[in-house]
Amino acid sequence: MGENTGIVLTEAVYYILLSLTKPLHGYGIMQKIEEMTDGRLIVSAGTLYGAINTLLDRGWIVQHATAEDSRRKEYVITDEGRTVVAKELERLRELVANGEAIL
Amino acid sequence: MGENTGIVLTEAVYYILLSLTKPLHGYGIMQKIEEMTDGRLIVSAGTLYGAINTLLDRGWIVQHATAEDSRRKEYVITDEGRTVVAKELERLRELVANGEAIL
DNA sequence: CGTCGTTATATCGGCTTCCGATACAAAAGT
DNA sequence: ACTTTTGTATCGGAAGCCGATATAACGACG
Repeated sequence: MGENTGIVLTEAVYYILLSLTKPLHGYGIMQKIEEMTDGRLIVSAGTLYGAINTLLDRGWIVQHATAEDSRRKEYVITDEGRTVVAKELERLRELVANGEAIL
Repeated sequence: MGENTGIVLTEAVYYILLSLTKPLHGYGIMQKIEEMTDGRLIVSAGTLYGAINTLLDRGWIVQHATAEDSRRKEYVITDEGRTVVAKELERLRELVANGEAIL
């Protein structure tokens, strides 16, 4: 009977998905996250490339047609990915609301 | 140079700490969390008792002087625990703000 | 032209955490 | 008497994070 319906995103995955509303390559994602969080979160390479693979497997991001530039591989979020982030945002709002109600 | 200063709480730990602003025993924590989240989060026994032990080790909760009632063991949050939850709430607010800015 | 820092992707191993399953047992309800 | 609820606890598998490590192309500077 353990329901626990929704998916819970980790901080890294959440920010990676947010970064990919515009096409971006791996290294660019790292920089964007650092910028978005004013340097508070620096996603390590191990986390990033591992997460990219699982996100591709789940269809939450896809490889973006890169300008045959070689080295860089660009990715973008999918519609499914957008739905997942939106739901995660809802969950986060609930966490904040519950925290504010008590503290 | 990977800083990543702050502590990140898992959903389970966050809610356990919120539950313990008033003394409560393990089973009561499970029920309170279920109630707080309208049944969306049901913390399993494995998660709960594992988390209680690590929280005790870290000094974020302490065992509360139970009325020698036997079976039940009550716990409460410590000042350190309160500080941790407060910081987590800040982090969650940042996640929400960043999500809202993009979606 | 050589060297150094940055950009860039990728894998591995260790650690922590979550959670379902399982076990045990007292209390309460029917 | 029996069943459900209350209550605590452990185990093992799976997932995720991250530091370390490896590899290599690119640009800048002397």
